[in-house]
Amino acid sequence: MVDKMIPDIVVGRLPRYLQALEHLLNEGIQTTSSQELGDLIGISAAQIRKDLSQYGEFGKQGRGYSIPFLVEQLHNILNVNRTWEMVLVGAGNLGHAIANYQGFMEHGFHIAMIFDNDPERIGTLIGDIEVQPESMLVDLTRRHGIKVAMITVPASAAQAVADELVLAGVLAILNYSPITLIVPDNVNVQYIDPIIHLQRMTYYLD
Amino acid sequence: MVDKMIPDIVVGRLPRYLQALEHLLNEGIQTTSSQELGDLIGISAAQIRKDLSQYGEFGKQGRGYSIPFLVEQLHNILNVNRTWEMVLVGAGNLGHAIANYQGFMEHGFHIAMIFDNDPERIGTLIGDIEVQPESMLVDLTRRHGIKVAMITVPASAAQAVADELVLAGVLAILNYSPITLIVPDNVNVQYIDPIIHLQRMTYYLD
DNA sequence: ATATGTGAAATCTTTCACAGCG
DNA sequence: CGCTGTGAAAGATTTCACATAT
Repeated sequence: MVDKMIPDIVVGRLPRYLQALEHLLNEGIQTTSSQELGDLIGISAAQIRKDLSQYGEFGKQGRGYSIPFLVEQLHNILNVNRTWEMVLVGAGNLGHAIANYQGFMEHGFHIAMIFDNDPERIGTLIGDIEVQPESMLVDLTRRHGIKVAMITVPASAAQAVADELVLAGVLAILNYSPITLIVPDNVNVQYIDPIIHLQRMTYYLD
Repeated sequence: MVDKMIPDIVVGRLPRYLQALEHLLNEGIQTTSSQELGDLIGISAAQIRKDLSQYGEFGKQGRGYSIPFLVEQLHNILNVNRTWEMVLVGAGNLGHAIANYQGFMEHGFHIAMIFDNDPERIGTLIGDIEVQPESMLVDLTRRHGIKVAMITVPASAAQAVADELVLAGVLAILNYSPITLIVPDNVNVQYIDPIIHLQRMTYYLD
């Protein structure tokens, strides 16, 4: 059932299903239906069933889905049944906030190293991690086999950082800086930019 | 040409066009083509032309687009040819980082007020803004006619905050907390959740 | 009685390809 | 000649609706 080229748009919804299912589980709920889950996240029941059916038959007719089982399956599908080591580049305000966010650990993402090129910041501690000079990024990242990175440097520095990350073998980049990064085809980039989201909403305001 | 129910998926690309165009303008470039712009952000030239043509004829055949003119048009379309006052709810680590981010001001978004319900934080200054008690959120937000809000409180508090914002007349919410918010149809919500993005990428890693 | 999984239909989105203008 | 704007075609995605299993 798997790997018959499942569209990325489907993949993009799976983490949202997982998030909602984990939320239900936290409330002690053990079973749900595509209808209930859909109401919770604003997606049609048919779409949820269709999406999940790409990967297997996880439900029981007449009864719905076992949440613990479905959560486990989604962990497997999304490759988050393990810990992912990450590097964080940029130890400014945003970098600090991200480094201190507990949610990463709770979901199996661990910040292993933090880099910056500001001498004032190098050597300082964020939590229990020492900020390292950016000159060591490529070497250390490659030596640790790290595949996931987050960029929180200013826009003017972001492409150079991305180039170094690619050189170091990183394959997934979460980019908080407000520019489009140019990377090879085998490297995945996701963007977080509040301005983009705000403008998408102001469009609909008088 | 406008308002023939243009799909939201088109609206969602407009801010990215604007971002790239402003970037070109910063480099002193005055003219571009759908091809060049598309190469820059990884979108086909045909799609860019089609998207823009929903709103008017902004280009010149044989010559391409005047960047200053197109930027101005996109500002009008996205309603960002003005300043939007915003409220920020949640003065923790992330709230601080966001409150200090210069990018908002540069794009016409201004944080007018910050709220929190932690007595330790109330009364403290973030930049030049004093953190106010959440009990005053509805009243102050409504009195100032503020329509845009950002939520950076823990997931457990986010829905209650959203309810208050709706009560206060807010119509656009940028939600940094990792839950789906339930709001009336006329209220727009956008989500920023790094875990969702990371899981979407780990899917593609071995 | 209830809710899944799924072909088929409907809808939406993107790409093609070219007339037409500068 | 180059590049836009745009109908038409192709392709992708979502919804429908129902056979099927508990």
